[in-house]
Amino acid sequence: MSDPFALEAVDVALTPMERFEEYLKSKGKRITQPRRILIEHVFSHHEHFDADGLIDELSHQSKGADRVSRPTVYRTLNELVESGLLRKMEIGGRAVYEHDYGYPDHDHLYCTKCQNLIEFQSPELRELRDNVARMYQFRATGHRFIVNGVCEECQKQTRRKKRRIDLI
Amino acid sequence: MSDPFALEAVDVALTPMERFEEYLKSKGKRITQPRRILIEHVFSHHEHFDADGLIDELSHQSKGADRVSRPTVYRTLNELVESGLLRKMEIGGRAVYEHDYGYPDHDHLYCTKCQNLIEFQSPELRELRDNVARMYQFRATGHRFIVNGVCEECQKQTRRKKRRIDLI
DNA sequence: ATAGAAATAGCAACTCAGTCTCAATAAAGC
DNA sequence: GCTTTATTGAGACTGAGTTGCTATTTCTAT
Repeated sequence: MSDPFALEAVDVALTPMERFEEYLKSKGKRITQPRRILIEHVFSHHEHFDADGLIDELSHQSKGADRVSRPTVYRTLNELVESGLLRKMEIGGRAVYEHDYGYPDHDHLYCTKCQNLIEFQSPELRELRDNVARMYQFRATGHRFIVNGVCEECQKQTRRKKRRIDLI
Repeated sequence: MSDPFALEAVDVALTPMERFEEYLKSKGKRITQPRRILIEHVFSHHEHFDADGLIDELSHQSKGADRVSRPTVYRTLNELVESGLLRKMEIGGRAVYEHDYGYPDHDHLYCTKCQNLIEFQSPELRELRDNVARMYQFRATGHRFIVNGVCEECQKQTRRKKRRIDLI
């Protein structure tokens, strides 16, 4: 394992597909081909993603049996969020999704240069949140904590550029 | 003072209008009537607000000399954010603004029932943020922390409703 | 297996926040 | 005051996301 900070997956009894089927049944919804395709696709990678990427891969490029239309991509994403399989967050006015099911709670560092999201865990944050909530008699159900800044990689690049300029 | 948690304003040398004029001059921009109207309006209240409200008050309702068009509202809001007078945040896919100049750093509790934003200050949060950033060699420039949940008021209402139902 | 009821997919049209173009207007400097 | 140049406002446009509608698919009960 190369990344010492990488988050460990949480053990879960059911596969995402199975969990989704359970959710659908509980809501009287149907296990359809497009829903299957989408969830399969989404849980085959582990990166953050947005609706646009899915639409491109599943709606524009794809032709034939594994095609999913734009509205269905959006509709299914909402269902996946509702079922607790995905987590949705807004960054710069656009929705970004990540796996929630089988993945531990975490927050993000957002690099404004390369747009990358770095995950981190902080039990103290949760504690702090609950303390503040208690103080205000607020019943906290969740939170969104995003630290903006510049990641290590991008800092290096900026410094290199600066040095180059200095030489002129 | 009725609210024991209300945030104190920070003393500042210049009025928002003066600070904005300084910013405009530094950018070779002009101090125009619409910009004056907008900033005057924005800093006469202290609540959180969105572009839509301003457009309604300054563009739709208002007729005559104190009218500001939709594009100008958006353009000026961006300038006010850039100049550090306003702070912008995204909640539920829409932009919400609040005073930044002359106002202390703080974060928010967001009531998903009544949509109200409750402000709070937490020096520890800032510390925690900087610690995490250091751990990842990340140069933090800011953050957004929003705790979702239900505020005290809305909890009372829910309980009341429940009790009423119990009686049937 | 199969028919029938009900949910769903896909299409196209729509909404909504925000942006852009461009001609007309208003600041700023002289 | 006059000229230069930024800015305004009107309306068209964009892009993300949603909706109405009909044809299709899934499910359920035979």
